[in-house]
Amino acid sequence: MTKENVNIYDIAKEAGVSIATVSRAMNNPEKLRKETKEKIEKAMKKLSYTPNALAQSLVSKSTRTLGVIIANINNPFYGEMVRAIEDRASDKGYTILLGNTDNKFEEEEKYIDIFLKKQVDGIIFAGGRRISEKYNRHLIKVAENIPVVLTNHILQNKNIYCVLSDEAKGTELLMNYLIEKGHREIAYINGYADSYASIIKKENYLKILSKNSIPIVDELIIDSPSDDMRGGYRACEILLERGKFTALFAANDLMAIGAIRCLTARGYNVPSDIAVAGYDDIDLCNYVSPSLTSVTQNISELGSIAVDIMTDVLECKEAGRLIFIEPKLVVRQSA
Amino acid sequence: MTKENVNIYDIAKEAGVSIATVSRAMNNPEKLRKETKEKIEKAMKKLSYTPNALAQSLVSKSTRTLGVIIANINNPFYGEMVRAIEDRASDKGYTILLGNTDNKFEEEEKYIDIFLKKQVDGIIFAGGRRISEKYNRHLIKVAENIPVVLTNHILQNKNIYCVLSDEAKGTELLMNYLIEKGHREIAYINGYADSYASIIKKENYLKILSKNSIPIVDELIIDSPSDDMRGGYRACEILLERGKFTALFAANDLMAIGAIRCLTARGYNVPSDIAVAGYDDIDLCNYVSPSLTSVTQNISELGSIAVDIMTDVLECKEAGRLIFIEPKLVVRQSA
DNA sequence: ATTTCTAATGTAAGCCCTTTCATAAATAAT
DNA sequence: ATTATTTATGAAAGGGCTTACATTAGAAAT
Repeated sequence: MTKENVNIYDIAKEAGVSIATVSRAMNNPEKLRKETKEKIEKAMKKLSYTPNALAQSLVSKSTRTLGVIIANINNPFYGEMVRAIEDRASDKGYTILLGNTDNKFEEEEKYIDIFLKKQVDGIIFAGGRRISEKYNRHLIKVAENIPVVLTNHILQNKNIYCVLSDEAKGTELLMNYLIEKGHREIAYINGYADSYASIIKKENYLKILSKNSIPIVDELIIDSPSDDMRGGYRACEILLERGKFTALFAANDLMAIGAIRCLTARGYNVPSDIAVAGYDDIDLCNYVSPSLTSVTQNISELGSIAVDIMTDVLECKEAGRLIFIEPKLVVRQSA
Repeated sequence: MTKENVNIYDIAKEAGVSIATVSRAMNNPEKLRKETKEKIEKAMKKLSYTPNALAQSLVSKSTRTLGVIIANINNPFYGEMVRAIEDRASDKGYTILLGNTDNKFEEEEKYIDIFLKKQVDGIIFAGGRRISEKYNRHLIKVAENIPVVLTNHILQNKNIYCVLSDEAKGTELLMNYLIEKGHREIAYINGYADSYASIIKKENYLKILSKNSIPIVDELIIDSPSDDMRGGYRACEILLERGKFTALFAANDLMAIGAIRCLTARGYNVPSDIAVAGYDDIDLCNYVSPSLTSVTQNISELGSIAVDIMTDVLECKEAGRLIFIEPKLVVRQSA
């Protein structure tokens, strides 16, 4: 753009060697005589040479770039996840290409095409996805070309690998805790009804109630209009109109925080009037007031493992196709 | 990796034309006869061809990729910023390569090298930076090669463009508001002491106090150990030990939220005992309790404008070198 | 039908590297 | 010193694309 770029020929000329030798100086320095290597290094420094990764990748067939597709980076859950992914990837010499989809089909499709064009080595789909043929087709399409890693989602297929927290167990942990605390009217705010995470949680919410012979009250179960604070706030409003409850379980922390806000705005005390618990254990749980009881997904671990799997696959090492992470209950003030 | 890639030669063969014609079908379709175009499109579909962006970029000298360097994506301020950047970039056909530096010099250097190698078309340094020769050298180095856009930071130099909120004015707005409300003992939690944003804010905090003939109490001014909630919490603890105050101004929302948490934990009521205000107006301000009075930076606007400037420069259009955004006071419950 | 001009297509060079294979230089062995 | 062996370097092809220039086909003009 601004400066005419110096390339490998310029270095070769300056150092008085062939371009092959310059290339070796970068990739197999041990194959060169010390003095030639030094000549080349001096030339590189003098002309401030930066190798062109496009050309390198074109021949090496590897870009050391990973695509990351998420719903929305501006959501603490995904923020933590992407941060973890980026950190680990960077440690291993990979760079991250980012795409926000807002869970929109067309956006996802667009990013997949772009990433494939740009020859990423693999794509990580980070965070809950819809369960549908349509969405799965995306994953399978990508997996025909490059490895795919999913976090918080299951799809068994060639070239697709999954890491996820055991949400059935996590839900069980949390529900048992609430019930032990004496709650029998436990409302539930569900996330997107067709996401894997939501389905599992709802299933286990119902299961634990039954196990404890607690009647299931349909009015206390609601699908949130959106899986964020706003959605949680609104869902809670509706629940309050519908019936009475002493505890509230939201499928993610953001919705739980929204619900708390709704409750305090209406004069309820959390937890003495109504206990509230979330899920995911995002950082924010520690900083809202009251601090939020939640179940940890170990978001960072999930992210790092996703990268580890990806790089293992890329380096043709063994990699688990389906890895579960143990969830843990984190009791704070809200419940 | 998994599938042997089909290239432009395969398409040319399948369609019975030359590769130049295939290339034209993608880039200048209007130059082809309708039927040839159709033949080629059919071939592309049949073989499910994806052009190789590496090769394209190698010749076109443009990757349609922007590097974004930030401190930490897992921080709502940067999260919102990056989201805005990504959105606008995506609308304009650019993809984002992401790098978290945690404000570390070496990390920043590393990402700059990687981005330059990968031939990004430009780099956006999003969010406050340290003011120092050392850090500025980074920016200038990059700007020698490709355009640089800074948000919330000023550096006048060739090929460097800045967008920022007028923080002097924002601080004035806020301080005047607090003083009007009758506060005369206003504590101040500063961010990183050597960042542009911090310097301006502190300067204006002092200025407004003087203007209103309010004595400056050194004990009520503190540099936060870190510019997040934890830092704000800790800074507030120290302030409470040091002296009395009826209002607290933190240089960013996260620190303000940490401070509120510290105050409520110690039994103070916010705002009746101590009023608290932050800066930046991140989404979260609406969802903490009490909701946080702040000054909006219009983070999203900042991000979009950063991209607009970048693309204008890349397309050789006129672009402002220094753009200020008007801040606005957003009064909520905390002050 | 022949020539002229335009539009469509092809040929080949070039973008910047890596890597195989061949060659030259240095070292070891005789 | 001479040959065999190892090591360091160079020449050239190839990776997948774009584009300037050359060529051919088709339309318009005579």
